Amino acid sequence: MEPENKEAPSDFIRDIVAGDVAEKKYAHIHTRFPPEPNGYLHIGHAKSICLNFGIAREFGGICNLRMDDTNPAKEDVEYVDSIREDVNWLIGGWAEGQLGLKEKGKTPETMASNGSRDFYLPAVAERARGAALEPFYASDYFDQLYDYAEQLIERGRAFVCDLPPEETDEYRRQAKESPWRNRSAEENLDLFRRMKAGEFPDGKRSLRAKIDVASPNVWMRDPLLYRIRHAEHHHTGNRWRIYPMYDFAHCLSDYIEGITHSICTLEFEVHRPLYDWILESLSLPRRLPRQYEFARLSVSYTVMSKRKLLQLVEEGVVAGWDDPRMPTISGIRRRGVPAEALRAFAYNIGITKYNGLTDVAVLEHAVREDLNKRALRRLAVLRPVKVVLTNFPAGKVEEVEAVNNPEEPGAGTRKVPFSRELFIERDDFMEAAPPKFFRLKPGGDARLKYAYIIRCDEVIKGADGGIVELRCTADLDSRTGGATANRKIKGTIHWVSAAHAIDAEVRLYDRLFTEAEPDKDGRDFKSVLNPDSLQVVTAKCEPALKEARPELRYQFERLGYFAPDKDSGEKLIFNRTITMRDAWAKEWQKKG
RNA sequence: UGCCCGAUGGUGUAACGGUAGCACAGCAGACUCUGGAUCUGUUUGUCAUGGUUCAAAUCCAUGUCGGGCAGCCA
Repeated sequence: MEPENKEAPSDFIRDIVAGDVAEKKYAHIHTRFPPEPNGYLHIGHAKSICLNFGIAREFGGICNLRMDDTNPAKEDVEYVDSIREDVNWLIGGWAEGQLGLKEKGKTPETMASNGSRDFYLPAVAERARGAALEPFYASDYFDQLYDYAEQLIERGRAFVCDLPPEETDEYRRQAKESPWRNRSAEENLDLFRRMKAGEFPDGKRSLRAKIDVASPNVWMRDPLLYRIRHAEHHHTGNRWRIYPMYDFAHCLSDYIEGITHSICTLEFEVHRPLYDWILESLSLPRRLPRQYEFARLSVSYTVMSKRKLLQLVEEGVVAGWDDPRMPTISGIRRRGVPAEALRAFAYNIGITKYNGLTDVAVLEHAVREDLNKRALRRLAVLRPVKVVLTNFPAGKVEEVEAVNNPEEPGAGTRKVPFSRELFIERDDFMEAAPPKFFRLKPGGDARLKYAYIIRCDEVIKGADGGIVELRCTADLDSRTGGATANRKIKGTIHWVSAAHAIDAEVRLYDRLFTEAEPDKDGRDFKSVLNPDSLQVVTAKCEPALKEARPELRYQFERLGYFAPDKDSGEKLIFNRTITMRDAWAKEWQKKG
């Protein structure tokens, strides 16, 4: 049932790739995933990762991981590291073989292709033994990009512009040519070299493509190719005073790496003519990459922009980028969602050019479907109320047999201690119960999972009117396998032996926002934060949970799916990944 | 405002000129020692108006609505 075992997904981009394969247009299919290391990856990136690595996987190709790091002001190695970790996790056991990396420190080779000088940096095809590998970096191509820029100048396709930023904008808006547009190639070259040498301050000059200032597509109105930035770069240090713009760097980075299909999101659609123009203006000797665009992901009840996520982190609304409520890959992972489930989700939503809003229920379904199959069942009580079985001998301990996973008999069984004093869930008892309440109520029966049918005889209350304990009698013949075990009892509830229970901190997460579209119509997304997105309780757990392992997933029966938190140690900590579907809660809600 | 892109049930998608299908959500039922899972059934849809065609969700035109771009960000 792994999504990767279902028939390969189909969408308009895969159709294009399949067509190119049929025409034998390329020797190999080569995609890339090119995040800018200026923040943590989120579920939208997961969609892109699954698309790009999925295509590589389905067509026998490679997908390069590339840092699109051409803006020194915003980027940091912290983000580089997190991106590597998140990508490795998401493709782990699925598309590791497609991950394109390069030898550490390696930059493009100058070589001859079809008789012309060429720059090329191939991906390491197989995991080179012992060789240290790293992702690709656009900043590793700064020398080559600079070379290309000079070529453009020599061809009369680029010029150094002295207009300050505001005037550049104004000229472009008015479709006016820059007064510096017709400098000679010699002068442009001289000025560009001096820009590189650091002779001018930030913003003093820029390198611009000479295309068409009257173009209806503003990106063709002599766009900037290089800007001056006296700034330290996380990867190239202080080597550069000029940095290429996205449009110049991206298409050429794709070319240098031999990318065949450069897949990005819809907002770059209007950049495509520029992408092609730059590549076609350089008489490059190898086949050119092509850009294709798809709709970015939006999910209900969350926000996706890096700016907003950064704000949540910086203002302490959440505990960090990997807070389990965050839509970041690291947050989703910490929450306990398996990579397979996230991939299944990405598969389910499809790839189109329509900007829709995906219901978070689709994600939740993918998570439940996965966890239902893998999670080990355990008994835990989140909000305990004490039950005393008046006809069960004090001091007597029985062991009942509990199945670890009804979906997978091979997971076996375990023993759970049972005794006179138990904890049950507060929600599983009601004094004034409505007709369809199938759990414990005064004078009513309920089955204790794996153990006895009990009847509630008496409710003991404290001075404040709160319930202190429930005094019940057990049908001593009704234990699983016993004489009256098959009595029809509508409600089965979970429990923990009070004397044997171990405590665990359990973090109950809910959606971060109360509105499906937190930032709808320019609304301040922080005004619709869900105040109850995190509740922490101390749960009473069956002893087997003492050995909970971080890589395993657990179902606390009838409550939901839980995963040990990374901070869990001597003190047990669980994150609730997701609740069970709850038909009763829905019924109850309808009544108001 | 200009340019670009899009529009199929509540939501996300498929149908590539020939029976509008799938998933999620919803509803109803069966089963159940998890009100879970599983199983069965089921409500709801081609933005509008013209045109081409034997035949249009699909092609064309116009309109409407929605999204994107107009950073020396990516």
